[in-house]
Amino acid sequence: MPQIELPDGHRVVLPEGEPIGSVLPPTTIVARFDGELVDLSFVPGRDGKGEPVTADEPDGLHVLRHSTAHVMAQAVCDLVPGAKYAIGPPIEDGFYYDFELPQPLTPDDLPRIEARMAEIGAADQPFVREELSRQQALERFADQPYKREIIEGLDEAEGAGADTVVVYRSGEWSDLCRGPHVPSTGRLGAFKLLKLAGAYWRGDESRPMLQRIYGTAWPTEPDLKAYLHRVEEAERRDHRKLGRQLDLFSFPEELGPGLAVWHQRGGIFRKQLEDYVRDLHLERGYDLVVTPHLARRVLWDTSGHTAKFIENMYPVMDDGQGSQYFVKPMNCPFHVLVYKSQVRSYRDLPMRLSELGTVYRYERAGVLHGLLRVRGMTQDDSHIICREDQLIDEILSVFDLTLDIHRTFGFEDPVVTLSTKPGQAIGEESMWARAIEALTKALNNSGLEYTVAEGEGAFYGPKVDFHFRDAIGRLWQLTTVQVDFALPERFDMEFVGEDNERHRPVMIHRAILGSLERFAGVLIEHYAGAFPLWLAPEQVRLVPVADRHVEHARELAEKLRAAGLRPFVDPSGETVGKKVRAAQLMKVPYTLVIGDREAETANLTVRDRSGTEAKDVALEAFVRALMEEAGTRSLEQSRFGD
RNA sequence: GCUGGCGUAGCUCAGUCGGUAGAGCAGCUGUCUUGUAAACAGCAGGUCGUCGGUUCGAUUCCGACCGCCAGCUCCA
Repeated sequence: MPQIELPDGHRVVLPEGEPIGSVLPPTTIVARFDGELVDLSFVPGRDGKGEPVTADEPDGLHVLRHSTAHVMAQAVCDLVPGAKYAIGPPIEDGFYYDFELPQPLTPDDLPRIEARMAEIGAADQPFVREELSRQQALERFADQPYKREIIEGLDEAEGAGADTVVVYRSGEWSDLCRGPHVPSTGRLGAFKLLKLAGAYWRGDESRPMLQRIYGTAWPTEPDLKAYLHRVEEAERRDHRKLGRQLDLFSFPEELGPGLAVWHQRGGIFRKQLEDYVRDLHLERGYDLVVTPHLARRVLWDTSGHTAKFIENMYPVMDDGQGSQYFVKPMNCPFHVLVYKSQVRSYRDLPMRLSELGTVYRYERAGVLHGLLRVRGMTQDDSHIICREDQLIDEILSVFDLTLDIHRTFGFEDPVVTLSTKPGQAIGEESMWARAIEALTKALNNSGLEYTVAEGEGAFYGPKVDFHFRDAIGRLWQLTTVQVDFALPERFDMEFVGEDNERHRPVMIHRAILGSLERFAGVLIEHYAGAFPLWLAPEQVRLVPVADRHVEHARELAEKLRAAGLRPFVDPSGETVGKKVRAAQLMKVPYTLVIGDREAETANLTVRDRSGTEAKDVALEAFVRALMEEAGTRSLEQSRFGD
């Protein structure tokens, strides 16, 4: 009879044939046996450590969601005769399941499916684990082509001993699954079906499009409520909505998809961002260059863009005189030409050419998303041209600059990935190997943790990407650092070395904010539109109490402007309450209410964004505090009064 | 690009089972002259995304296109 050691150190004897669940607490939904997740119905054949797992820990939640996905698929199959089910894994915050259905579902069908799921839950059907031979499994899923495809693929994937296929059955319905599952359909938590979407079978766009149902599942009803609340919070921060509310930018249909116009307020915000990064680059030893938006075809043929990137480029333009032009999707070839405008010495290196370069990429229609994915964008793009022995130091200094810049906005702890050679690539294998080696060494020297993304590199070289977490925990890919031996070769870039011989330099492509559009979109969501003072388009709103105070407000605004701030007077005849509300809705950092009292004392009454009011603030003190706050790019508002 | 959904005033939305449309906010005007998140009244504002088709008649039904949204695939 096996002995089970429980987490508290107790050893219990499990009678022969008894499941592990019989010695675990009733709230347990799955178990760990010697570290491995197993069903509660698992019968240990030997001594070992047994641990209860509840839905409150990550593994348990994972299983809960997986089981919920199964029950959803069971419900769909009950309701839709002829449904073919594909796969249904747990994902962050929930689960999905993919189906091929005779008739597509509509959002109205989701409540019906939820109701059926509830019935299955009430029936409390046990999840029964069955081990079938491959042949038995193929028969069981005779009318399920996707399951059969998976079973047929199992042998190759799992190697020897894969003649056994694990199937879980609940009621009459069964699914191919490695498990484990909760003990029965009555042990699901709180769930909700969220949306319908299309998804390619096995993520391959050459294969059939299936219908996917997304759902979310949590241990308890309050957990579900909290999650739905978090989703609402994210919607409240949507930069597309805030962009309109705050009058920052728009996407006029006449311009074409993915092409933004920045309004007056957005223009100031952009200028603040641009000045900050440009000045910082100059401080850090970068040079500025400026290049046009178009170039002849030959440039793109040389760089390899027409061969490897044409899908992402706007169609060619013909000037009618026999020349063809492309609008630029990248800045690199132009910077190469700046380099090549003279014979370069080893003394010139590293050369760091920097530009806020506006590029146009013909992104596929379905991927566009507000400012986060556009077709016209400005990159904070630099190309560092250096000797190979300078490469690692240069990469490290880029990492350093990256962390420095992002800290300014309150982004810390990046998630870093190293992306290797993709399918569509130029350059020899040895170049790729050296480039990857340099990036790897730099990463190791930097102490940054990273993961490897196979085949995700740019067509001309491998890259390191930095993803940063925003205020509500979402990750955004911003920075990219790419090492390129290929373009120097293609453009025959050279420098004269100490030995008076000609040598080939290496090039680093890097964008730290990424694109100003995406970065702006991320910042809007990160700050929920309430920008720190230095970025706020309008910094101070002056609200005259009555018409007779407008002139005094204007004089004060003039003083603030002269001091370098961005004030705005609201001269409308509305009530004070309404004008204050208007300022608050525009998320203006400071509102000054100007009435008789202020006219007499020459002091200010200051309201900050939190609604805190301070009376009798001296103008000089107010200006000093705001200049300090903006000058240090503080993320906190100044306090006045108490 | 693919799958599904959507497109009515500057914004947020109602509505028309086919007879050319309404509200709130914003805007403008007037009254009020206001003390920290919405004063009151009036006015103005829409070829109901575009183009075809069906119909005596289309914003409504059908089709194509354009755009947007969610997801897939792809990416700064």
